Amino acid sequence: MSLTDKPVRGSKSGRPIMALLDLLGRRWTLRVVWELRGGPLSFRALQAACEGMSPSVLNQRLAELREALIIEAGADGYALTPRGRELMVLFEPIHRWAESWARAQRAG
Amino acid sequence: MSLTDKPVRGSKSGRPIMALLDLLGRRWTLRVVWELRGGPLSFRALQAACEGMSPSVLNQRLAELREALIIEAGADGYALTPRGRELMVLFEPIHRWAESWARAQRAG
DNA sequence: GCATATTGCTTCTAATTCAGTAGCACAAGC
DNA sequence: GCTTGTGCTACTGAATTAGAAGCAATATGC
Repeated sequence: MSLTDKPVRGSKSGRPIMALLDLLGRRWTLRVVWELRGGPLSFRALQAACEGMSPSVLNQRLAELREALIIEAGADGYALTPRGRELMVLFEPIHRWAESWARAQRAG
Repeated sequence: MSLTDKPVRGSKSGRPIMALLDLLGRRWTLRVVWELRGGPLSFRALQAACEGMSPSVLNQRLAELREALIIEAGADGYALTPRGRELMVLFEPIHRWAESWARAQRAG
């Protein structure tokens, strides 16, 4: 499987953001990338970090994210690429947003 | 259905970011919120904007996002809440990231 | 050398989720 | 009353995910 064989859903528009929203809008994808923000993790460590997600789906997500050049496989397991780290930096404000969002929900 | 009846996947940890990553990691969710960034849209307009996504799933996503206080239903259709708009502002850098990401993929 | 453990991953079936079509109930316009 | 548009539900089949089991390859201990 490659991105040319099986284009990311929504990428027909040619708008990169659509391809990205689609890629990240698959179950566990955001979570997997998030768990790698602290450093490389082995397949099984990653699976455990994601609260025991099934290995078949994990393997699928890893393949998709590697093709997207967001993560890569190295000697010490899977790690974010420089580009992937850039993306995770952009998620930090969202992390903070989520904190106040949770407070509002408890209040609401 | 409510967030207390059926907690967001991954929210067991009590970490808001997990609940958020899980909520947004459902098919079409990110896309729906993204399409609302320009202003309110009716149910059918939203469906069309999402390239004809099925009404059953759209309705489900709208319910989830309303419970999450990210969108709300008004006189002129569905719209982002102030909080939802805040979130979309945080996605703008990600939008820009996606542009250079797409260029890298075409080059790669 | 040989058993043991660990790792990355595959395979399979069942359950859940999503896609796609059809159409209902309601409201406004005419 | 009839048409048009809207939000939404109901249903069936297709795709995706969950969950368990286990295999091949590499490391580790003895």
